[in-house]
Amino acid sequence: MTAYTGWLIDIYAGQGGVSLWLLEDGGQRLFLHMPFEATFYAAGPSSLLRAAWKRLRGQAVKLERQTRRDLFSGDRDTIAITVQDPGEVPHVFSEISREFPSLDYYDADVPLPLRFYARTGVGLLHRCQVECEGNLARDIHPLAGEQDPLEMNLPLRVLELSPNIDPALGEPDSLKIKHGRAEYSLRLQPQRAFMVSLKAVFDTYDPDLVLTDFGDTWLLPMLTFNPNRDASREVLRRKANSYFTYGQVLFRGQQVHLFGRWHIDRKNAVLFREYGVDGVLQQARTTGLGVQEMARKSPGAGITAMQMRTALCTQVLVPVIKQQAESAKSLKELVAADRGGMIYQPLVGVYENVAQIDFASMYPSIMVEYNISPETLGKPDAPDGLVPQTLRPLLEERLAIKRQLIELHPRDQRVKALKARAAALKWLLVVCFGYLGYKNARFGKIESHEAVTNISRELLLQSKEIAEEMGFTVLHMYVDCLFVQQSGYRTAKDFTPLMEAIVEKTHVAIAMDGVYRWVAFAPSRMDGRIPVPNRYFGVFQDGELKYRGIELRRHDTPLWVAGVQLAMLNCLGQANSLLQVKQYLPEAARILRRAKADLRAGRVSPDDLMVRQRISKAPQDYRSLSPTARAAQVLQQSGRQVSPGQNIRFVYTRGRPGVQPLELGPVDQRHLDVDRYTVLLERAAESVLDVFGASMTERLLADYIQHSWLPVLNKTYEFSLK
DNA sequence: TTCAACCACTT
DNA sequence: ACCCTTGGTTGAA
Repeated sequence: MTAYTGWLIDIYAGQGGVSLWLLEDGGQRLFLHMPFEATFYAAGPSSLLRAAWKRLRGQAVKLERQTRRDLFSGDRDTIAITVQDPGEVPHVFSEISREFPSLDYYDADVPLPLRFYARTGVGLLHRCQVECEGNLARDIHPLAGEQDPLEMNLPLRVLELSPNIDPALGEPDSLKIKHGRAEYSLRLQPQRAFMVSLKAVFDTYDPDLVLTDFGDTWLLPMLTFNPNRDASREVLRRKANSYFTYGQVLFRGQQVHLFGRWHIDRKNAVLFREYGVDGVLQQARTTGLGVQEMARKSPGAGITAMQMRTALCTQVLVPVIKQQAESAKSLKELVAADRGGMIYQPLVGVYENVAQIDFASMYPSIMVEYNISPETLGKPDAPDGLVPQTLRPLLEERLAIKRQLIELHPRDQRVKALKARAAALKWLLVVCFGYLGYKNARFGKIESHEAVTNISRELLLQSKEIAEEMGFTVLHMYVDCLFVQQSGYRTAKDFTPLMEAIVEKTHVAIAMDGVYRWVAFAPSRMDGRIPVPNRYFGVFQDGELKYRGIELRRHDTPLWVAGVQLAMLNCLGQANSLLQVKQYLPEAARILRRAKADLRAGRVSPDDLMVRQRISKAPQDYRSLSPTARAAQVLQQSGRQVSPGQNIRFVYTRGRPGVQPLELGPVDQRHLDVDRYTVLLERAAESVLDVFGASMTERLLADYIQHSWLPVLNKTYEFSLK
């Protein structure tokens, strides 16, 4: 018997058990096998259960009567169906559920790594010790307390592969390869030579992580060799699909998963830009889902996995489908209950020395602090519910990372990874709240969702009262933050007593986002007097800009428009006070004017004018043809596959059809719809400038007009000054 | 010119 | 496999 320590990097079903890959501390990549059974449950009327039992008897399963706990309905009599080969669970389950559809099934679709964790205490990306005989793992257990749980410094061998151009836009002719310090290109032609060379890279470098651009959709499907580390396996392919999440349709290209090593396609990974490899690894470990799964799934899937794991570890059954329906409510009750977060109407205008105070992870903190969980509703003395149990360690880990970040020097090498990991955890926290109210969540109930928003509004109102008692003016509140001001208060320190008072009252952690030198709450474009709660921008004392809701934040704004808007903001951001802003307004106007001249003179690259928008349906299903829908139709007519959820990239052109998809070749400068882009730019400029026109005092306005810069402004802006 | 339907995005 | 709303565009009256 030999004992090894290391990181568990892969688990999947193998013959009569599981296959494990251990990144062993001596540097070996150990391939181990371990016997491992999987159990799922069926419950329902005893006559049906007896029939199911009869049907299953004689198959290669173990059957047992067991009483087990359902989160909502309590103890249930079940048949426990145990399968020797965990890979067989889906088959056995689909067969029996087809024959007995009215039974309730539990634990049947729990991902294998979660079962493994519940049984052994060892999860993916955990440190562990394995006792082996040859490649047979006899025992595995976690290595706790041996090292800081915050550390996630796996000594991974990473192989990066990316084509020289986007395969959707043209035919790549070379592949850029990076591993360790080596960096070079391989020509794709002749194909045979290319495959031989690439295979040699896999063989000699033996990567743990293959990080690609377009690997799912382009590179891996065309390989003529097996890129797996477990050579007995074929790669796992998943078809492309469109799915609905975040209130929108998303498109995910086909996927290629590997065995024994990971493949992540940066271009086919959810939120990858947000937190990178470090974030994906963090989420994979925190949720217990595999790295390759987590990289391609939304945080919602991660939250589901975490809740499943909590359930498994606390002997609660995991229902296969959601069984909770939203209880019937009168319209009046519904209106009262489901009001979402607190939204306050700020006064349109610009303000100085304003502090923005945020509740840290407000909704999750409320869930934990007030024990909000679908099964604890209306039970004030209930023990910790499933959702708070799931969330508490998540909150704590994020807090620990945050604390470590504060201690580190900003240029410390570890900072980047820690920030990415904190961001990755934040996404899980955010989504967990949404999941409480999600109609298909296994452990959700809309009423618990509403309880959270009710409490959040209450907390904000309490904070407002406290602030006002202390002499502050509350300018704005939005879901989990408030903007406060008091004359003579201008440093973060000045607001400390207020923050302490709020924490004492609410028991929810808050953080100072910063004190603005000045901040502007922008008006609605439809009606200049009406504010939009989440349209604001300003500059903090340290010179950093913050902006929300304006064109810059939208991903369908052309780069050029966003760039000019940012330049204007940067310009205004140099002002230390509102009075100074007025000195910078002429320069901002000049930036706008120059940009428009650049456009007319053809000095703006069509690439920077590209609009990228997601379509939510197939091109032919549109009743009203938006520019994006038109571009999608053009693409489809040229024979390209266009699916709902896919991003469409195009530029506005003159005449019909008014758009040109990027995929259809380079854009002729002369065809660009200059007027349309001018309007887009003017609107973005207005977003930034209007608020100053609307809110400056009469005296300041008169002052502006006296200065001769006004004529350089465009018509729209002159108009808005009036 | 007005208005309703439609559509994508944000937090 | 996440809740909802708002701003902007289109196209018909």
